[in-house]
Amino acid sequence: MHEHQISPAEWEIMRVIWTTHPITSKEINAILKEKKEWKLATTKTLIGRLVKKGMLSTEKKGRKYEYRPLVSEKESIDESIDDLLDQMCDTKVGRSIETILEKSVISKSDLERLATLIEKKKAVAPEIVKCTCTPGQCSCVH
Amino acid sequence: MHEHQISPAEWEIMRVIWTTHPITSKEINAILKEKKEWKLATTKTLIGRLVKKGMLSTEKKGRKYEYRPLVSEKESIDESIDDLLDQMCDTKVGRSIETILEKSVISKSDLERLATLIEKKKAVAPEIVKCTCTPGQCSCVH
DNA sequence: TTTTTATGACTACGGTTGTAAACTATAAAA
DNA sequence: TTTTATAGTTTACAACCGTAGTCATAAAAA
Repeated sequence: MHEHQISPAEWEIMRVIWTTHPITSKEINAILKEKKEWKLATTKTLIGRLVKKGMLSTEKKGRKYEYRPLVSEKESIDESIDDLLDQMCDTKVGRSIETILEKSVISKSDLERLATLIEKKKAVAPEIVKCTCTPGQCSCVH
Repeated sequence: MHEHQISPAEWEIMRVIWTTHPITSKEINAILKEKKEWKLATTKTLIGRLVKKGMLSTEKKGRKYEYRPLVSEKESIDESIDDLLDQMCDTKVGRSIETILEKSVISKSDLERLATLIEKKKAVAPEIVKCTCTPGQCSCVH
């Protein structure tokens, strides 16, 4: 599991800060009002935990603090993706991508980039993906 | 968040049971010996929790119990994927798929199926994906 | 300067998770 | 039938999580 572990509730906070920074706790709470019925205290607790985890930097500005992200959104998303892929057999990844594709709306340009990438990968793709699971954790023949 | 919440440690157990069932706690533990240094008691605790969560069925067979999965692996993986996608802006999904593709080995046949699916999606794909985020949680212009 | 107020820090509390020892019931072996 | 090994259950406990009240302090207002 990754070190930079962000819980779902913390993730809500991070998304706000990734979008706008520097930002104060009050502003964060105001933005999240629409989505979560959190008391200001809750927002503060989550911010505090994120600071302790090294996800946010603080800078005192007069009476309030300004928060900034110390890890990028892309970085964090990629780690989530890694965690997801780690829990399934390598041979199932292709099928899973298909599932995602099916249930998502993807822009024309993204689809084009994906098509290009797939074309490129076809050249070196194996007939069968090698499974690296612990024997007994997938149905591949070892 | 989904009801069928499976923790990482529980996931290890489920993968064994999805692969082989019915199966006993001892057999599960033996299989996981290679990967996790769990005491038999740990395996039993996790099995117990999975039963309580309604993930496994039990059937007494002589002195031991046999476990069977009550949810399929695909179902569970799909829920994990949903949870992952739910925490990012819809406009970022394409890019994330690209990331997954880049870092994974995909078989020729899977790539082909993906290519076909992408071709099909291109026909109805929008120029720009509509963002449904809470304002302030992504950089899209609302 | 004193009072008000807003802000982060501390504390709390029930739930979940990872990890496991101790307990109990019971089938199988002696 | 008595013993024993084994299977599940109960209890444990620290860390993490969601949610939030309270407190101390410092800035702003009076």
